[in-house]
Amino acid sequence: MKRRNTPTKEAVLSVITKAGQAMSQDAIEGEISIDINRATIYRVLNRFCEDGVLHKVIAEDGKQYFALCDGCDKTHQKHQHFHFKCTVCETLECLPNEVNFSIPRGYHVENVNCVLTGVCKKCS
Amino acid sequence: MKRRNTPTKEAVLSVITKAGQAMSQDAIEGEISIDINRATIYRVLNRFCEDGVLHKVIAEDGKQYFALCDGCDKTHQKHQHFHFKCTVCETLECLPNEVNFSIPRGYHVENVNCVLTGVCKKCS
DNA sequence: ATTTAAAAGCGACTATGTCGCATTATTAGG
DNA sequence: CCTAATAATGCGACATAGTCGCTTTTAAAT
Ligand SMILES: [Mn+2]
Ligand SMILES: [Mn+2]
Ligand SMILES: [Zn+2]
Ligand SMILES: [Zn+2]
Repeated sequence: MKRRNTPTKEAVLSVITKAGQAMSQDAIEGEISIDINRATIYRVLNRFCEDGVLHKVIAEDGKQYFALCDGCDKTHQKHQHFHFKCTVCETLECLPNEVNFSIPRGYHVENVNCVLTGVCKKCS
Repeated sequence: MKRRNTPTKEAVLSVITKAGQAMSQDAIEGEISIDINRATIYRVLNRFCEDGVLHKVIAEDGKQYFALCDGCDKTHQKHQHFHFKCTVCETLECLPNEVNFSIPRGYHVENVNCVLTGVCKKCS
């Protein structure tokens, strides 16, 4: 299960890094220079998520968006921050704001997916 | 644009009410007694959302779940509460806990979609 | 160089959700 | 009660998202 370095991995990561925001598979495919198969892109993205390089956010359009992690590794992941999806420029960004919640006794939270939708700073 | 009363509307609403939790289109179709077309179910659900009868939640599986509203009408909707999706029993429920957030200046929030995923009280 | 297994390409497949159009049925008005 | 207007439904088609199995390619260890 040891990971290998491939041009595909580098290209995908570079596109997301340059964008500075979360991206969907189709957006990545659109921005990328080389031609990469759709299924492969998904596999690369999911592997990055497993490795704590990216994290996945489900937006209100039901699509998966992938964003760079900040301070995650394979075992410890903390993605309990809000995300913002702009309806104008269609971008999804990680907000610094943490998600604070208290839930009823007996519930076990394993994952948090919080997305605010509206108009972003730039588009206002 | 005046709404009409139909058996379909009643059946859909009754199923969701009886379930006491948010339901997806396929779950509704599975529980419903009469045979209703898939597209029709979606249209009924979306109309209920417009009318403030139901609200829509996007879960981590990317699917739409529809839950009864509590204190909404066509103009004022407040769905800023957390939702919980159990990975065991697959149900999605509204939590009473409100979502509190502060976002950077210039951002305009129009919608909130917060879903916690894990194991629910019953399944623990 | 050889080996081996991870990664990529390809095609097929399964949802999920939406839309246009023809048909049906609700309901208001006479 | 009948009729007309139009909301709602059924049906088929479509678009998109994501996954999977299988073969081929390729990175990297020996
Ligand atoms: Mn994030
Ligand atoms: Mn709710
Ligand atoms: Zn924007
Ligand atoms: Zn459960």
